[in-house]
This record gives sequence, structure tokens and C-alpha cells, in this order.
Amino acid sequence: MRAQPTYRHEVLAVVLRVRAGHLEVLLWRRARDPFAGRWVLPGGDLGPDERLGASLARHLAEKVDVREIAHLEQLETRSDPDRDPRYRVLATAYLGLVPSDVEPAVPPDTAWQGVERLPEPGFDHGSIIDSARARLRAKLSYTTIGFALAPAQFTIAELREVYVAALGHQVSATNLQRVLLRRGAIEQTPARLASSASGGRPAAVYRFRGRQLEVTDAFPAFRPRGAHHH
Amino acid sequence: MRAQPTYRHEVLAVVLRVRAGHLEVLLWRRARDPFAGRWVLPGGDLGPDERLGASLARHLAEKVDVREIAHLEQLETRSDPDRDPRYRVLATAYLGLVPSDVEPAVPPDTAWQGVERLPEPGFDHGSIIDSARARLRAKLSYTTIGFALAPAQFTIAELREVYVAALGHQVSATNLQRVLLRRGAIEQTPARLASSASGGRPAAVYRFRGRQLEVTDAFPAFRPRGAHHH
DNA sequence: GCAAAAGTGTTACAATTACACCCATGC
DNA sequence: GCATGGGTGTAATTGTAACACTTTTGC
Repeated sequence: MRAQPTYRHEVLAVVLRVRAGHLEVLLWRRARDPFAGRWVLPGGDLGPDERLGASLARHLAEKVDVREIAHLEQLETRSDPDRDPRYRVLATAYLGLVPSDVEPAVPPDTAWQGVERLPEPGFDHGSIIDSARARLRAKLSYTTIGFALAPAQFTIAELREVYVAALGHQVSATNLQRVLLRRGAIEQTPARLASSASGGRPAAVYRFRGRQLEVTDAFPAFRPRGAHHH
Repeated sequence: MRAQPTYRHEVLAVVLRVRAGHLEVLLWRRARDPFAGRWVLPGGDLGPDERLGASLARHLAEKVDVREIAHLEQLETRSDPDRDPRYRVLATAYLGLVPSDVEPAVPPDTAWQGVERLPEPGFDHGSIIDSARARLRAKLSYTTIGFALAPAQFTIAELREVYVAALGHQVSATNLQRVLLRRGAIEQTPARLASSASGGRPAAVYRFRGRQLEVTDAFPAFRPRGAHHH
């Protein structure tokens, strides 16, 4: 039996957050060729006896405080032999989400970049970011994944801003509140926010009821009534 | 710069079909240890300069006629260092679907096994099969993925049997027909089926309008009316 | 005619969107 | 008081489920 070929394997993180109404991705500026000066996803090589998720946490720890990542899930594995011009390396990408109320300190070569009008990233990282955005948009609709982007406490107006930025289309504050309340995803807290200098009714403060991803709207079609879970 | 570690990498296929009202998975009986005599997923090692998808097609070709696989998508990559007791090997799993009207010839060590009461497979393949079933169930609800399980032409009763087997719960033929017609997923053909010996109205024959996966029900919530795409 | 199987009409129901209106605050 | 922003009431709309009824066949 002849020896089997082996391959380098790297992990990449698409870490997203919403800031000032814009969806941003954590990128890192490459110092050397190939793609010197271009922005790329943080990550690094898989270590011996290391799982992919653990490896990602280890590499991300050099860039951000990993405890601030509220949700992490595997996206996909890229295998194009030419995806890195230097050598063959497989890459498994993850999607990570950071709440908008934490401000992770990042090293000088690292920055949050708005995903709209992003300068073309190096390697195949641009299309990986596209995959991550598509996954996020889909999951916002039928899971409680919003908890990972929203601050711990928020008004409906603030939450709306997060959803608008992540979904890329307008969302009505009224309907957002009612859908998430009916599904049991968020709840009102006793707190009230002071109204702004320009007046207006003080906003109620809400929070997500869980810090775990939950599927609230599975199998929308073909489901007999008895199978409901509300 | 020290040499980076490299890893074996294998591809695995969860190929599913519906037969006589049961969801079945294509499995292969291991001849040698570890897990001798246990059923495992077909697949094999990734080759040099080979993409994951191409590698999967190559390995599957030893088991089935690959042209009969109507849909193939990447599922996830497993990285537990102990998932194979012999050595460390990463595995990328794919989901494949075979229409119920093709009868692929399979080698003697390979068989279609009902996913209910499946004898515990070797390695971590049992949990990979679970992932594949979950993915299939979800996508049946909001995409046209049914085309990959259904025969080229079918009656609504036949299509219903496919959906019941894949979803694992009852589906009404009436509602299935209307939902898929309204979404433009299926269409009626001029053909009629002769009624059975026991009589009854002859069934109309339908077919899926496309052979590609299409998302028919994206973003169920938070979507303003203008954003519809029907 | 009668049983069987397929398909349609219709009603009921649930989820969501849209929008008018009311509420609570600062100035 | 009135502008401002937050929240609720409610109607309109859509999509789906349920089920009775009609259609079309074999015997």
C-alpha cells in the first residue's frame, strides 16, 4: 500500500459585526507577497492533534478577544489547488459574529472593514465573505442568531438598525418587534431608556432570551398543524 | 520558517434516495479492521491537484453511475483527531441525491440501507448521516430540491410518498400539489396515467420545471412586500 | 351503480405586513 | 402646546391546512 498524500490545511474566520448601521468584517493587511498590501481573512494553519474549531480560536486569539465572539459555525471547505499561488492548502472557513456593544482591541495590522465597497481581498477570501453574508442573511430569518450581533440590551430601534445592516434591506421596527416577541426570541426588561435631548417617548429595553442559536421557524411548508412547536 | 504539518484528507458521500416509501443511504461494508463488517459511507482519499468535488465523483464512480446523482452539495468537514483510530484524517462530507426512478447497479459489497433502524455505522459516519438528513429536510421546505429525489415524471401521489419518506412526517397530497404549483416548482404534463386495476380516476403526470436547485422561499420574515420575487 | 383514486372548491386559520393612531417625554 | 420618537390597535394580505365535494375511471 503506497503512502497517501497529505495536505496543508488552514482555517479562516469571517468575523462580522454591525457598527453604525454598517456590516463590517474583520480583516488583516498582508505584509508580504502574494497579495502584499491586500486585505485577507484572519486565520492560520491547522496544528497537529488540533480540531478545526480549536485551531480557529487559537489563531483568532492573536487578533481579538475570542470571548467576544458570540457565535461561531463552520461554513465550508475550499479545495481549489490554485487558491494559494505558493502551494496547495485546503481552507475551512467559519462564520463568527460579534455583538455591537463590545469593542475588541485589534492589532495595528488588523481592522474592521465595511462589507459594502470592500477593496478586493486577496486569495479567494472575497467569495468566502460572500458565502458568510449569505449564510447570515438566511439564518437571521428563521433562527435567533440576532443575539450574536445585537448588544446585550437594546431598544427596538437599535435592533432594527442591526437587522437592516445585516440583511441589506429595510425592516420595519414594528414588525420586527412583534415577530421576535411572538417567537419568544426577545423579551422586555423592566429598564427604560431616557429619551434623547430632542424629546420623544423613552424606549423600552429588550434582550434576547437565550444566548444559544435556536431555530424558531423550521420547515415552514408541508408541516401539518400538529407538528407545531409554538 | 519551520515546515508546516500536513494531513490526510478524505471525502465522504451521503447518497440518499427514496424507495418504496423509505429513505435509503448508500453504504459500503468494510472488509477489514477497524470496523470490519460495519457499514460505512463511500468515499476515499483526496488526490493531488484534485478538488474535493471531483475527488468525490471519482470515488463514487466505483460504486454507482455518477450521472445518476441529480444533486450534490458540500455538507461539512470533520476534524476530530481520533475519528479514525489508525491515523489522523480530515473528512469533508457531501450530500448526494438520486432520483427514485433510476436503479444504479451497485457492487456486491455496497447496498442501499433504510435510514430508520440503521445498524450503527463505523467511524463517525452515523452522525454525518444525521447531518445530511437534517440538511435535506430543511431544504425540501424552501427550495426545489425535491427534483433530485423525484422521478422525471410523477403523479402527485408518488411525489407525496417521496416527501413523506424524506421529511419523516405526513404530507397532504392536496397541499403539496398546490404549494409546489404556486411556487412554480412543478408543472403538469399533457400525459395521463392509466388508472390501476382497482379503478379510480387516472392521475395527471407532473414534472419539476428545473433540474437546478432554486430557493423558492428565501427570507420568510422581515421582508417588505416589494422585495418579493414570485 | 358503486367503489376507488385524483383533483378542485371552499373555508378556516395563522403569520405577517402596513398603517393609523395613541403614549410619554423635552422644550 | 407641540414636536419627537416609541409603541399598540387593527385592518389587509398572504400563505397554508383542512376537508367536503366533484371528476373519472374499472368492474
